[in-house]
Parts: sequence; C-alpha cells; structure tokens
Amino acid sequence: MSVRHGLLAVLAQGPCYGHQLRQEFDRRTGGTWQVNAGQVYQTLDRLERDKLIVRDGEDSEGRELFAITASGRTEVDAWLGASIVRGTRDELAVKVAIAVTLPGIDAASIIAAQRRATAEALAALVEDSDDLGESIVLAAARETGEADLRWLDTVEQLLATAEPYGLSAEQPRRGRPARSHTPS
Amino acid sequence: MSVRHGLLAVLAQGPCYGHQLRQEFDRRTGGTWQVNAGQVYQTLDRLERDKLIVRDGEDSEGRELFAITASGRTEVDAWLGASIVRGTRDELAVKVAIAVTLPGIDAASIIAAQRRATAEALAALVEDSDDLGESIVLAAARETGEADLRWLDTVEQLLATAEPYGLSAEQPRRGRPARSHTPS
DNA sequence: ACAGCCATGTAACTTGTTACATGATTTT
DNA sequence: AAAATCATGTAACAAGTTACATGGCTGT
Repeated sequence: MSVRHGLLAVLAQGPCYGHQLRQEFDRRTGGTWQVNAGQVYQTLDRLERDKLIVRDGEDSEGRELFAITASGRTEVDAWLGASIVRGTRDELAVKVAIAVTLPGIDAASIIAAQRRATAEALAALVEDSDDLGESIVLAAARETGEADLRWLDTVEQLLATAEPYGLSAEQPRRGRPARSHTPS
Repeated sequence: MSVRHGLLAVLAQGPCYGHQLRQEFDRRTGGTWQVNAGQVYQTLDRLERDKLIVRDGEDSEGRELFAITASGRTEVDAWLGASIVRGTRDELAVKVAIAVTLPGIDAASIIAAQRRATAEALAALVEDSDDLGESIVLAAARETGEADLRWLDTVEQLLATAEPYGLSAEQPRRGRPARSHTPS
C-alpha cells in the first residue's frame, strides 16, 4: 500500500495534478521508488473511487487537480499513526528456509551466491545524499543489507548441525473422498 | 512470488495433494507463513495453467495428486539460483521518508511509536526452535528487527539537522492541454 | 523533421488474500 | 448430535505493474 498511501499523503500537503504527484513521490523517496506513470493515474482512480480524493478543477495551465477529502486525511493519519510490524513473511528467509529442506540442493552455494549479491548491492549504494528522504531510504537499505549478511552467517552455522528433511509421513485420510461435488 | 514458488519447490520433492502441500509449506517455514487453504488451490490452478505442474491421478485414498513438470523444475532451479536483491522499495523506509517531508507532522513521535512496536515484536519472538526452517526464519526476523532499531536511531540523527520540505516550485507547463482527446 | 519530455489515460495482467460453499470423517 | 478437522474448490477483490495510445510542446 506504499504507492497508494504515499500519493495520498503528498496530496494531504495540497492539491496536485498527476504528473506532479509522480515527481513529488519520486523526490521524497530519493528516487528509489520511481513509480510508473500509468500507475499514478490508476491509483488516483482508485483513490477517487474510495472517496479519499476528488477531482478539483484545473490549475492555471489546464492540468487536472486532485484534492484530498476529509476521509482521505483520516486515512493518512491512520497510516502515519500505525506502526509497520514486519511480519515473518520474509521472501528471502522463506526461500532459504524451503531451499534447505529440499533434498539434492546445494544449500551452501545458494547461501554463498546470496551473500555475494547482497554484498555487491550494499557496495553499490550511494555514499550519502543531501536530500533527507533519500538519506533515510539509503540508511534503511544499508542496515537491511548488513543485517542480511549477519543472518546468512547464522544460517550457515545452523546448516552445519542440521539433519535432512523429508515429506511428513503419510496420514490416513479423514476428509471427504475427492471430487464428490460439482458446483451449480 | 513466495507462495507460488514455495509450493512449486515442495512439489519438486515429489507429488502431493493440496492439503498436504499446505501443511508442508507451513512446516518448512516454521509455521510463520500459514497460507490460506483457498490460496493453495488457487495457486495450484495457476501453476497448472502455466504448465509448471500437472494433475497426476489420485493416491490410494482418492486425493488428487499434483506433479511437477520439466518446466516446473527449470523454474524452481531458476528461483533457487537467483539471488534476491532487496530493492530500496522498503515500505517502512518509504513511509518514514514521506512522513518527515510532510508539514505539520510530528515525525519524532512517529519514529518513537515505530521503535516501540519494533522492540515489542522483537521481544515477542520465540527464543529458539529445533526445526531448521523455523530457526532460519526466526533468525531473519531478529536481525531485521535489530537493523530497524539501528535505522530508527539514524533517522533521528538525520532529523536533528534537517530543514523543512515543501512542494517543488510550480513549473510552466510544456505538455498538451488537459482533456483534448477522448478514446473511441 | 525528429527526438525527447510533459501529461493523461486505458487495458490487461500478476500475485496475494479472504469469504464462502461443500461435504466427509473422526472425536467428544 | 455437535464440533473439529480433513479436503477441495469458487468468487471476488486489492495492489502493483507494464504496455500501449494519444498528443502537445521544446530544443536540435
């Protein structure tokens, strides 16, 4: 919901037209999340459908302006007020967790490749920026990358003392027999 | 694509029926990603549509079995072989980056609330597990949480020396005037 | 003339997700 | 008899994303 909420939040600062919104979003995220132009208008349509924004005439140059509604402001406040709790639905972690449970998979080389990729991405990060938003996003990317490297070390240690996985033993069935109903 | 690929990877280990796949997926992720039952069948339909799996008869108890195809194996290998490069599209980072660029927003209290939530989630993590998959996912959650706390410190330091943001100055228009075309 | 940006939009698609329907079998 | 679990599905939707269409304006 980052694009949706992000665009809405920018609109909380004042009316904008589509292209301007896109630029503001890009700027505030330090150019790290360049949202596709089409997506902006798509998202604006959905925000309008949900009564969080309204079309509010044109500016002096004829560009169509969007303005936030009261519901929209409530939504922005809720977004900013709610903390983001990162679940354990971590794509990378789950991938590795499944990979190591697969037979005939060289888990060690997957870990190694991942470490190389992460280290590379980390090294490729821009040193620093004078833009506040960009600095914040950059700092996050750095911390995340370093955390990933530490985690990969931990995984290797875990693997060193691990036993093979398999499918669970087959259970006798209890449910209904397959294919007994067909919908109308 | 974690569910899709995860289920496919489990099928690479041998034929399964839907409910079994769901249980295997849950088990291998240490119960941290309990996929909805309906989603399993939805995903299986899509995997079948994409010729990555086929329906392959029934087991001795009448449950419908799914088996991976050659294309499916290729896909699994590609998934495991490709490293996941975490982009800078970080929901939390982008939210904070936008929040601090908004006027009239008490960024400090948002940061503080986020720190509390993160610390709480971190403390709530289970100590340890004897399940390999679960240990891996848990370790990732721990590292991520700690990295977030460090990042929040950095953000506070950045905020201490920051200047206010605003909308970019309005540019004279160059594009086409609004609403000059209507689709057929 | 042509490339490139400004500006707005539509169509089509993906994955993830939930709510619901259906019914059998086992346990209480 | 009721509740829980096993088991399979359908319908509907959200959010993100891309490809494409359209056309004006600016600079070379």
